[in-house]
Amino acid sequence: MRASQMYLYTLREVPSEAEIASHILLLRTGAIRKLASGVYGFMPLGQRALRKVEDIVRQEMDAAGAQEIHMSALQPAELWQESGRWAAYGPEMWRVKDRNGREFCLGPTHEEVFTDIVRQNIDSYRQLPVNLYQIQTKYRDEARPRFGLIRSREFIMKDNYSFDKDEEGLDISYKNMYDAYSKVFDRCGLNYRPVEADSGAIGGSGSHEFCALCEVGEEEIIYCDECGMAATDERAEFKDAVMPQEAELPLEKVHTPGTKTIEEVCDFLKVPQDKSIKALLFELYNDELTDVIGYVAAFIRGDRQLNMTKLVNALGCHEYAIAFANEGAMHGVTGAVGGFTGPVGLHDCKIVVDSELVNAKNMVAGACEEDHHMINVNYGRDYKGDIVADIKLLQAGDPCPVCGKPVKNARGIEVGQVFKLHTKYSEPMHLTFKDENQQEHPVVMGCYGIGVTRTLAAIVEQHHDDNGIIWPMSVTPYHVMITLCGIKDDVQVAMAEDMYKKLLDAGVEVVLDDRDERPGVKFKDADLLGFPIRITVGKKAAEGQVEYKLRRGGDVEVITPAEAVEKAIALVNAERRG
RNA sequence: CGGGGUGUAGCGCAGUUGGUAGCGUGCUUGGUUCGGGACCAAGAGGCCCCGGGUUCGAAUCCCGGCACUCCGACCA
Repeated sequence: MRASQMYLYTLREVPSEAEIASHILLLRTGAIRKLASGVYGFMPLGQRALRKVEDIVRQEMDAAGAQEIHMSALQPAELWQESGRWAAYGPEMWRVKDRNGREFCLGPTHEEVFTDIVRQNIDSYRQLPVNLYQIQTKYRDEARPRFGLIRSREFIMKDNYSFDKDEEGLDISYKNMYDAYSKVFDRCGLNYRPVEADSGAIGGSGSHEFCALCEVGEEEIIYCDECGMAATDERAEFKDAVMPQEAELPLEKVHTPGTKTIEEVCDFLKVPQDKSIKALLFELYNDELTDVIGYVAAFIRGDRQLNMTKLVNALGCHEYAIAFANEGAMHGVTGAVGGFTGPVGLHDCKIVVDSELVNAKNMVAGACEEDHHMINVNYGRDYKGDIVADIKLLQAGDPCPVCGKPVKNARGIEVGQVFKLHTKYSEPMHLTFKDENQQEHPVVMGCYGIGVTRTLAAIVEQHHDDNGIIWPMSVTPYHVMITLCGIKDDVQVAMAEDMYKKLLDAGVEVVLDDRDERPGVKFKDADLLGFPIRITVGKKAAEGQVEYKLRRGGDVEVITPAEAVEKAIALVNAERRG
């Protein structure tokens, strides 16, 4: 491609809307353009890079035995009503009506559609397993789109669904996809980590997220260098510490004026925060989210943080159905007092106690009375929980739940997730098969997603410097940039054109910068665009030489055009061989 | 959904006490340049987000929308 002919518009200045590197650079290189908040179009360079990521995904899915199909983004409401998610999905689902008033959604995901398609053909165990995938546009009306392609409202996702006759089959399919995902992200040049993830109400060890490690990531990861444990902060288990077994002292109410926070109470009473109990108050809503149907008080040790996901799982409620409480309203029903709520004396609400507190002796807790706390509070004797569960967040420095060594934390961008669905969709949607004995069983499903557009952003996020993008060879829009400095110098032109032709003939993707621009402009753009190989035709041309340089760094080599062509072809072919 | 911020030329921004708009960059033309975003000169380019109101007069003040954005909540 000749740069003079390209639909290529780079920006000198940083668009004010962009904050992070991938967003800034994708906009500045002209790879993407914004249409609306969280809605982007792909320009030629962006489209080419996107295609490369898709092709890697496609190759690895095919190699893993999945078959590609393509389903509509537009989905009838009936399917979602059947699975029960039409109501449950919430405001993130983009709902539309046709001219006759029939309801549809723009699919945020495709479990229902795939389940429906497969049930039309699958009757027998002989037809299983099946694994189907698509690379397709998804729609989620995010509350807050941000970071360009990382959290957008329209995005491209590879999603696939496995269908097996039993749990053993699912385990095999799951492992197969897990391995395929590792290959995909390896080939994309990402520094990533598979981590255990929350699998919500379905439970079990049924989900992993693939996180591209980087500071701007929205995912918090907890990991252990010692034993290899890695999980999202939502998922990470907390192995309760052994508490000192002291004798239970008599319960006592003390005056603690104006001490609303844990810090204030503990300072006032001169006790460490790990000897205090923190209360968190919530309202529970009905399915329509219109009315408060009850209250929840969650208690954790004063120095811990609540893990909302664990609390929701312990309660078995929908995440939308719980919210921080209006303390005034709650006080009338339960006796809770903001800043002074404790488990003793609380009534008419569900009490969830963190498992760690069961063996914690002589704790400080609110007295459910303004300006008062209780001391020497003990579980069993003074209060009990309706639910006792691990509801706290594992944080950096806490002991690893597997080996006990202090864990570390990191941030990442979730680029993929693998998930065991079991029979969550096959049962309500009647996707069944008959076994050898004519017995009917629900199909056992798994679902697997890769955020393709998000992966592209994550690659840029990990591969750039102050001057621009540094594309990995596997996904770069073009392999080589030939910078022709003097477009009116016959020697330079002939040399550049000859290399351009030879590289094209060898199947190398190359841009010849033949624009009528000063060399400085071309150098800046070459760095910004970030193709891996740079060949500069300039002042050394008279001596029959060009400059050969890799965008990622290293020395400039002054060599003949033939050598430069040879080196470029070798490097590109090395990448193609893997 | 709560709390901030911003909407002025393609992009980045200024615009004072209210008097019908400017800078940088990019674009066009001519000239001089030509290895890290050149210089000089001449141009083109505006529903000052939208709708009301106050005023002789509104980019500017007031009210109401909308959009974008940041922090948080939320995120199969």
